[in-house]
Amino acid sequence: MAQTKKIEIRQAILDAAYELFSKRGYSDTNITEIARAAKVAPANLYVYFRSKLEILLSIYEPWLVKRFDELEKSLPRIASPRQRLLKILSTLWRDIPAVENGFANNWMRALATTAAREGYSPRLRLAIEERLAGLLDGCVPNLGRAGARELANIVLMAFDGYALNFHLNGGASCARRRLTLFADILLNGAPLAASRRPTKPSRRQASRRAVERAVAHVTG
Amino acid sequence: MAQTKKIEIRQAILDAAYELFSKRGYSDTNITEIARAAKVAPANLYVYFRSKLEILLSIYEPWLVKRFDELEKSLPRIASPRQRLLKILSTLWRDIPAVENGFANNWMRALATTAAREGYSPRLRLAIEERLAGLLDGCVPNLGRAGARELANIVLMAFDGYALNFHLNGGASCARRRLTLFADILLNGAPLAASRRPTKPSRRQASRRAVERAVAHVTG
DNA sequence: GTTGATTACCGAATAGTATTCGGTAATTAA
DNA sequence: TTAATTACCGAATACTATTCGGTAATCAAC
Repeated sequence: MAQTKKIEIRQAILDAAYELFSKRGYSDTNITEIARAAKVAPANLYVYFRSKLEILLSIYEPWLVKRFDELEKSLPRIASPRQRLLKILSTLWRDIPAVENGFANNWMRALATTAAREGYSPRLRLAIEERLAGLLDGCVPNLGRAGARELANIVLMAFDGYALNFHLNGGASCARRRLTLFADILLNGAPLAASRRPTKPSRRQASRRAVERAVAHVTG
Repeated sequence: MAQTKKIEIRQAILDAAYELFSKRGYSDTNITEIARAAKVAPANLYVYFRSKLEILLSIYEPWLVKRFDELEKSLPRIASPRQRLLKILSTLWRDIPAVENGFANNWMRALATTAAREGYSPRLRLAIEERLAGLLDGCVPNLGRAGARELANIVLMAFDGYALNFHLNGGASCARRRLTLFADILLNGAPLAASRRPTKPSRRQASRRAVERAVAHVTG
């Protein structure tokens, strides 16, 4: 009974926006530029999306979910729980904040500036947190679902921090030794002796830990 | 040889800005409002400060440093390392993000929007990180200075996350049990059994841990 | 005091933004 | 073919941080 919205146009807008956001960043890209790149009039963007923020969200959400899918899929191939944990941490704190010229940063930007005034729901964040909790549960022993959820929240907050600060550090991401240190702390607690603990615990240490754990499990 | 800037005016600007930023937030406060509240012309703000961001920084920096001073001063009065660690974490992840109607959030906002284009230096962040490393070094055993520094970085990133998300969660701050869980993990590693570990470890557990540690120290 | 230079101070302009308005025309169902 | 709907667009709107040009307060030197 009337003209209908065209998916090609919607997609053209998203593609243009994605390219520009990646290259110049969210706040240095204006609606006119997106419209020009998508070959439509600026006003027409508002037929397809309610706001600039909604355009970003429409890009960011599937983008982030895809990153998580890839992470999730890669984990079963890693036998060692420690290596799995490292994979999770390095993906969240190192890879994702840095990839695509710090694309995740755009989301932090948008969140910070416009999210408060409505239109934003924590749905995406909560879903991601839930998934992350599942992944952590598979690496860090005896957390329990509730504990995994708490830890996931903390890890995600740090992720926001790394994404937010990506450009401020001149594109620096989380250092490798920081990741290994943290992973080992998560698994084993504070180091026994700073100067002695290698990045990867020796077999003797590891087995002693395992014995402790087993004994504790029985006696505890 | 000429008229000089007046500290009263500078202070009036800062006071006005502080009040407005706290009440309405950084991006919902405009220069005209600040000027009106400070009883000067908008253009005159630019005699005293280079930009709106610089006004915020001039408020935020001493504000944050003061919070850290208070935290630092309170720690020696706490005997238990675990309680000290909890104090640090709850201050950073719970109190500071929530205080003054989420004032720290303004800084995240400003960072996200304008910091990239120069004028920003990581000086403040690095200084804070250094201090935090010192505090953590006093709670978490055997970290070493370098390790403490890495951990401090992570904790600060999560702080940014909590501050950034403060308003999005409807003013929620980091839950108490999340703090205790994380503190215990930092000190002892992954829980022995999720359902059994109390928030505060029993004396028997604690002493067993202590023995383990002592033995490890000798044999390790 | 008086003078002369400096610069705080201000009203009005500027440049830039996301978003909306009003009209036109393409599309679709009948 | 018609009639209703609505995608689409050019031009306006409302809002912003920041700057411009002029005025006058202030201070040092004499």
